[in-house]
Amino acid sequence: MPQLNGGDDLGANDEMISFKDEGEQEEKISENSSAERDLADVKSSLVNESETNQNSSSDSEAERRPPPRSETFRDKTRESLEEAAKRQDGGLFKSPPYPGYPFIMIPDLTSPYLPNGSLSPTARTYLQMKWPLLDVQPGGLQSRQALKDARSPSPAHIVGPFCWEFPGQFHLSNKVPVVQHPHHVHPLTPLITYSNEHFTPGNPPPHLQTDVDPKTGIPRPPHPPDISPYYPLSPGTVGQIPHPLGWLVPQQGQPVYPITTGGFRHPYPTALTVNASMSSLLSSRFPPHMVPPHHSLHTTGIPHPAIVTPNVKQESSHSDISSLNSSKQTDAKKEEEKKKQVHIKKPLNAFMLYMKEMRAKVVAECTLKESAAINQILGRRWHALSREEQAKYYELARKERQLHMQLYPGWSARDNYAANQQGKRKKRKREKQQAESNDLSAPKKCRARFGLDQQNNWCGPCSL
DNA sequence: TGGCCTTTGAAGTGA
DNA sequence: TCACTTCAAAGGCCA
Repeated sequence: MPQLNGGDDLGANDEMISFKDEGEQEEKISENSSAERDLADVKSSLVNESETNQNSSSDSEAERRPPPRSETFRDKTRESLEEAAKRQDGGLFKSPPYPGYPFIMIPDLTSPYLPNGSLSPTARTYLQMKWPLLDVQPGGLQSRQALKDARSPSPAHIVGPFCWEFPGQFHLSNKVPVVQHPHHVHPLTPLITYSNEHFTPGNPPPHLQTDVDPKTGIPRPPHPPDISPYYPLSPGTVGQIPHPLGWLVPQQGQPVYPITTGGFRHPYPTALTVNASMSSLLSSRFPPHMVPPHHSLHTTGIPHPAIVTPNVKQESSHSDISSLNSSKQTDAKKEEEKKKQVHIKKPLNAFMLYMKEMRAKVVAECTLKESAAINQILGRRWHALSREEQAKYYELARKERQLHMQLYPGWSARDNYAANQQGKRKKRKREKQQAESNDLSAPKKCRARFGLDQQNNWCGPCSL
């Protein structure tokens, strides 16, 4: 876990990985930029690599763990280079090449706006570094620069590692404007912006109220009426990659995630005024599962994305009408239905936040959509991140947990355990894994127990 | 249509 | 305290 100034608890320290020095990364760049493999090869390589990693799990694990800093970087670099050359991926992943990421800038973003509504220079710098497609220029999003940026490839030094895994599928030039499904918006994005600690209440700057169609260049209404206000991101926001820092730039993010005026009575920042309502929310110390279904809408009119009310379950409420007339309806059933109707999700951890932010890039770079493959890539990229980069996400995750705790004081992760039928699924999966592990481990057991000399004592599976 | 896959991390559970 | 399990997101795939 990264230790930030102040020694804040962000997570397990031993979870931080050792990061390669930049010399190695540059080596990898030149090495990988010339590599050309098609998607099928890469997919198979992912599998092979995973197998390789399993075989050398101890090595990779040791590599992940931060070694004593006393170890000379040169030695480690040489070793890492040799190892990378051996590995199938050839060190395809590297940390995003913005070395020395100014994590120290993050606290500045807690108040990223100047009195005139524009971003502070520091926040602007940070946001541009992190989100080159996000127009954080003083002119606002309505400037055409945003479109220009969205249409042109993002600078490699800003965007980070391209998809070296899929160089043949690299279409970043016109695919960076990834259509991010509305639910890519972080569930806690509006949730977190409820905090007055981060933002001053008030409406967003007027220049942020409109969006421009990237194809036509015609300004669009903030939100199409057919888009559910539940996820205030319009599909038309092509090129606007949502990111977990959305809560840091709520006002700026509004044109990025257009909000229907019909759907929301107040824009996000005004939700900060919610402290009154939120205080009642908190003071009531409601058990999360006791929240009535419509309470997924915040009192500001903003639906709370952390509270999931599946349509199916909403439909079940219609059946409640008839069921209410039924004498069979018991209080226990009502409680049970309420629990089903409201599902407060877990706050995202650092890696999940990272995935949310980077997924669109990987999808754009690799033209891959399979999440399993994408997640493998993201997992490796995550390990390639520097401490500072990871620390940023650990800090975000920590803030999310804090806010989640504030919003749902009585909530526990246990509430979601087997809240749906996934419990059965997991159970089946676990049983399957156990069965597999038994098959694999049995030979080891017999071999360890009896040795090679006494194979006649081995059990059946071990003898195979 | 629901479960699986795949990743990491936080948190819960049981011994 | 430790090992293990579950669940967060995501979307294609498959039975």
